[in-house]
Order: sequence, then structure tokens, then C-alpha cells
Amino acid sequence: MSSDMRTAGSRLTVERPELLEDGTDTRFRDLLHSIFAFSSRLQVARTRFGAHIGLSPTQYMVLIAISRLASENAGIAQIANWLYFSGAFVTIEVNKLVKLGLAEKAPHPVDRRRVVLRPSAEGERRLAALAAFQRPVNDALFKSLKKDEFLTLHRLMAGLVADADAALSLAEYVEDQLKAPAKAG
Amino acid sequence: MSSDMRTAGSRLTVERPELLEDGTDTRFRDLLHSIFAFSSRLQVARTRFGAHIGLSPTQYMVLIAISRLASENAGIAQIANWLYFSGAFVTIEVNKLVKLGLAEKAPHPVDRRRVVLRPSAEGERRLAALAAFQRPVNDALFKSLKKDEFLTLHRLMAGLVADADAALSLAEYVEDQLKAPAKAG
DNA sequence: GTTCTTTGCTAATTAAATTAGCTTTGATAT
DNA sequence: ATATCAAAGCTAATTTAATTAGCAAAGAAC
Repeated sequence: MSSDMRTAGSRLTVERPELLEDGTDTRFRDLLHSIFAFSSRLQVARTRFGAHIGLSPTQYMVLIAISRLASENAGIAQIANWLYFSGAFVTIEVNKLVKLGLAEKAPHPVDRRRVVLRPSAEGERRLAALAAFQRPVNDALFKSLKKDEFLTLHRLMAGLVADADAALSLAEYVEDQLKAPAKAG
Repeated sequence: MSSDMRTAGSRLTVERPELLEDGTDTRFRDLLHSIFAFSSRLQVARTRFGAHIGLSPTQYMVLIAISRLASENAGIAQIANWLYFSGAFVTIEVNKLVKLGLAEKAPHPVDRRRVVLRPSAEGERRLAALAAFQRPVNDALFKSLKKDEFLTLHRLMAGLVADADAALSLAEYVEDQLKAPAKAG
């Protein structure tokens, strides 16, 4: 019972023993903060990359995504899914890129609802020109990684993305469970 | 010379051999995407955590930061620095928390410009109540991590934050260098 | 004491991103 | 065939997040 009570009233934000240290979640919280801190700084880097070719960070990301997914005839929905944005937002941003002459829309060969997105020649040119600026910055962003750490980080992050999708589905369920008090276990 | 030309015209977004694979930056780009994808999902989780205690994701983060840094008598500037937000924005969000009765401002004992931030009793209570919801979600978010991977990830991310600070200073310098064409090497 | 810097605040603005609702097209199930 | 349902993309309206610029008060440096 004391164990139950401690669990129920715990301030711990995580429970798996793998993520605890001396019974505290200090390191876990620190990890979360590091991830947030690094992402914030990556966002600044993206802002500079975009600015370098006259784009907002978001437009820059959308253009990259179009380029990345062009080989699979991606439309608005695929870009939205890839970037975790709403479709409506992607529509707006893609249209800006089209107006700027950096991306092109073509009708999908078989599905007439869809649109096929491609970078324009000028869009490609800008991204290529940007690379010279990105290279030293990206090298520096990940300077402390050795080769094997780079591979490890990639593997871990890819796993976490999958975990996160499951976790967010779980979150909805858990919220309901917590509302429906207890006994019904 | 052919090597120089290839370098100059390369589309590679990274140059360090540790970050390349078969001469391509494919895995590197994939890593960037994974980091972005995971952060986006963490942001959704924060949104849910905040909503659970009636706060926006940002207010939730500010409250956490106040709690985290309370022991060092942190003021607006320290919170801003910790969260990588502007001071003005932190002022606004902290004032909302104060109005909600979740945080308190006291004058700094020796520096009368400064303000000392603390979570209120009610603020503490809400964060404690939230933990029960966070625990299963956080466990799930990092479900695929084994203990040693958790430690490794923490170590790598902490290193990357330091790298990123250096990289962003570099970025400014590089931008100037690229504008001043070439010969002057 | 004068200059420089830091702290926090206010005001105004901008940019990011969403939700809701609509139209067209396509898929499903009679 | 045709009625129903789902998916793709667009528009409009709104919301939220977050910034920059400029200020006043306090402290630090010289």
C-alpha cells in the first residue's frame, strides 16, 4: 500500500526503470530539455538557410520536402504528412512557392483530385546554391559526433519517431482512463 | 581541380566524412528529418500536457522552467535563456501565469531590477497532478530505448546543444565569407 | 559622476499554423 | 447505375506564438 501510494502521488514524469536513475527522473528531464534546446537551435539554422535564398523557414522546409518526395509524385497531403503540418497550411505555403516560381504543380496522371509537386528549375538552382552555405554549418552542428555515434543517433531517433506515434495515440486513451476514476480496474 | 570543382558545385549539405555514406548525405538528411519529426510530436505531447492543467504548451513550458530554475533564484532573463525565447515573450507568459495564480514574483534580494520567480503552491499542485498523466505517455514516447541507449542519447544530445551554439556563431561568419567572393584566400 | 550594460516591461507587429466548411473526384457497397 | 462515404485540395477566418523596438530603472565599469 505504501508503494501504491507513493506511485499514485509521485511527481515522477516517467516510470520505466530504464529511464530512472537513483529513483529520480532528473536525467530524463534533462534529456527532454536537450532535445528541445537542440531543436530550437536547428530552427534558427533553418531560418538562416531559408533567409539565404529568400524564404521563410517554413517555405524552405516545404521546398526541401517537395524535392525529397518528388520521386514519389507527392501532392499536398504527402508533404503535409511528411512535415506534420495541416494540409491547409501546406496548400498556402506551396502556393507561395509556386508564385515565387520555385515549385510547380501538375495534375496527377490518374487521380484528378490530386496535384503533383516538383521543384522548378529555379527552385533546384536555389537549393543547390544554398548547399555551399549549409555544409560548414551542418558540419559544425554535428561536430561532436563520431561516425558510430552518427549511426547510433540516427537509429535511435528513427525508433523514437515510431514510439511517439504510438505514445500520442495512447495519450488520448489515458486521458479518458484518468477521468473515469479508479475502481473499474 | 576536378575535385575542387566538384566540391564547389556539390549539393551535399554536409562535408565531414563521418556524416557521409557512400559519398551521399542521404542518411544525414534522414537524421535531420527524424529529429524534426520527433520534436514535432513532442510538441503535440506538450500541448496535451498543458491542456490537461489548463495551459497553452508555452505556458506549460514556462511553468516547468520556473520550477526547474527556482533553486537558483531565476528571473525573466534566466527563463528566457533556458527556453531560448525572447525576454519580452517570457515577461508576457509569466505574467499570465501570475494572473492565473500559478507562479509568483518576488523582488530579488540584492538586485532591485530583477525579479525572482517561483511556482505558487497551486502551480506545484497542478504539476504534481499532471505527473500521473505524463508518466505513461513519457514511458511510451521513449519506449524503444534501453537503459544504455538512454544514457547514450542524453550524452549525444547534450554535446549537440554545445555544437549548435558554436555552429550558429559560425553561420554568421560564413555568410559574410561567401559574400566576399573568393580570391582573398 | 558619466557612460555602458542589464533587467524587465509595453506596444505594435508579424509570422505560423489551425479549424471549419466547401467542391470535386474517387472508392464502396449495394 | 446510384447512393453513400471518404479523400484531395482550396478558401476564409481566426488564433496563437513570438518577435523587434523602444523605454525606464537599476547596477557596473571606468
